[in-house]
Amino acid sequence: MSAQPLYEQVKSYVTDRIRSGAWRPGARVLSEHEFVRELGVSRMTANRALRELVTAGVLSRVAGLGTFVADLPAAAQPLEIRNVAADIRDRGHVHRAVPVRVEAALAPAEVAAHFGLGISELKLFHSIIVHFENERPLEVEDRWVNPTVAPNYLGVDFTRVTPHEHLMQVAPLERVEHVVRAVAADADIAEWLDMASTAPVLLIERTTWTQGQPASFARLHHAGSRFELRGVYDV
Amino acid sequence: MSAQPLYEQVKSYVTDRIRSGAWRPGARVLSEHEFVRELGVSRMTANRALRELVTAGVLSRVAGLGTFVADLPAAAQPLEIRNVAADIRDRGHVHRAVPVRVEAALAPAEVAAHFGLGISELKLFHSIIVHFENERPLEVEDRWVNPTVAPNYLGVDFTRVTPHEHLMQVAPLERVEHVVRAVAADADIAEWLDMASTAPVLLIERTTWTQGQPASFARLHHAGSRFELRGVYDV
DNA sequence: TAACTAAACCTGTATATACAGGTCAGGAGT
DNA sequence: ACTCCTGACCTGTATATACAGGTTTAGTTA
Repeated sequence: MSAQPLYEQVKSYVTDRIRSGAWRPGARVLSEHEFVRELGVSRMTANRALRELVTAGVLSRVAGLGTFVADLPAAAQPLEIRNVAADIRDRGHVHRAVPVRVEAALAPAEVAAHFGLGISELKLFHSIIVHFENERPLEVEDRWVNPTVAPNYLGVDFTRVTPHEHLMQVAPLERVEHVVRAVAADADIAEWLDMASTAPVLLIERTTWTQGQPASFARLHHAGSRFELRGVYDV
Repeated sequence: MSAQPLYEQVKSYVTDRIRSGAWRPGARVLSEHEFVRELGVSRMTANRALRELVTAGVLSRVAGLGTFVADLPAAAQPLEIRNVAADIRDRGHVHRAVPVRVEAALAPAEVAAHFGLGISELKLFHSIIVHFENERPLEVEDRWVNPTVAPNYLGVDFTRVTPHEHLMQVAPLERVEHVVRAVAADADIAEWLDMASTAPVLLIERTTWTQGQPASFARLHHAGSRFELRGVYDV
C-alpha cells in the first residue's frame, strides 16, 4: 500500500504533534477509539502504535484513564557502550590487541568482592590487553575471569579473539553491569596508553554474570583525550 | 487467568533457554507456527512476544528465513544519563543549586559551532550553576542557550528551577545528543568542585534541539571521585 | 546442465472480535 | 450529607483470519 506501515504512520502522527509543541508533557492524547474514528485504523493498530511509544518512553498509559505524553522525556537518556574492537574496525581503522599479561592470580580484595568472594585462596584468571587503533593505544583492558566459567581462558590467543568474544562463546550472557567514572591514570596505565601520569582516564567497569554466577570483571581504561561515549535521543 | 500474561510467558520461555545456554547466539528459535503448536498460543501472541524481544535486542528476525538469537547481545550496552537534581533527591539527599553567572554573552567559537553559528555577533544566554549534594559540590553546569527559544531565560530563578526544567517548559524537546569524556579540571572548575586543579572530571556535553534549531548546549562537569554513570542489561 | 517454476516455509502487517479489569462521574437510595 | 451502585469510557490481553512478500528447496522444463 503506502511506503510506511499504518502503525508507523500513527506513531508519526503522535510524535509530530509532540515535537511541534501541540501536545505538551502531561497532556492527554487521543484514546484508541478516537484514533479509530479520526484516522480510520483498527483499534489493534492504534494499540500497537501507542504501546510501542510507551516502551520508547514517549508516552505513558494508565488503564481506565488514558494515554499521556510522558512527563520527562529526558529523565533518563540512554548512552551506548560498544565493543572496542568492532568500533575501531567500523571506523575503517586497524585494530591490534597486545596481551601484556595472561595468568592465574589471587585477586585483590576489591576485585574479589565483585565475585562475591571474601579474601580468598581461589586463584582467578587475569589478563591485561592493550587495544591499539592504527598503532595508537586506545584501551587497556584489565580483566578477571571466573575459572569455572571459562576453564580454557589462559590458552586463548588474545591477538585474534577478544576476551569478550571468548566468554560469549563458552557461556551464555545473563546480565551485564556497567559503571563509568573519570579517574587519574596510575603509572602502569599511563605507560600503556602512552600518556602523562595522572592524566584523566575514562574508566568503564564491566561485570558480567552467567547462569547465576559472576563470570568476569573488567576495567576498561581509555585515554581521556582519545575516547568518548556518544548517545542520541530522538523525539 | 495466570499471574503473567501469555506473551510474557512466551518471552520467558525464550529467554530461559538463552540464559541456560540451550539456545546460543546465532541459533534458530522456534517459528511462530511452532510456538502455536508447542505452547498452544495464537500466532499473534507468539508474534508479539518475539517482536518485543527483537526490540529488546535479544532476537533478530529475517522475513522468510526465521528468528534467531541475536549474535552480539552485548554489542551496544545502554547506559543511563539522568537528571542531577532528581538523582540527588532520589538518594534522599539535599539538592541546592547556586547560580554563579547568568548573563548574555558572545559564545566562544567552539560553542558557537554547536549552534551552527560562525564567529557571530549574536549574543547567547549563558549560565553557570553549581549543584550541591548535601552541601558538597557535585556538578558544574555550564550552559549556553538560544535566546529565540527561551527569551525569558535570564529572568528565571535558578535556585528553584533547573535550566533543563525551564527549557522543557518553554519548548518541546526534539532531539538530545550526549558526549561523555574524561578531562582534566581547569582552574575554575576545580575551585567550584572543591578539588585539586587538573584532577579528573567526568564531562557530559549535552546538546538539545527544538523545532529544528539548536536550543541549548551544556557542559556538565562532575568530580571524578564523586560521580559515576551506571547501566544494567538483563537477559 | 542450466534456467525457470511451484510449493512450502517464514515473517510482517491489518482487521474484527471478545473479554477482563481500572477509573470516574453521576444518580439512586439511605 | 453520605454511601453505594451503575454505566460510560479507558487500557490490556488473546484469538482467528487474511493477505503481502521474502527465502529456500525440489522439481520441471528447455
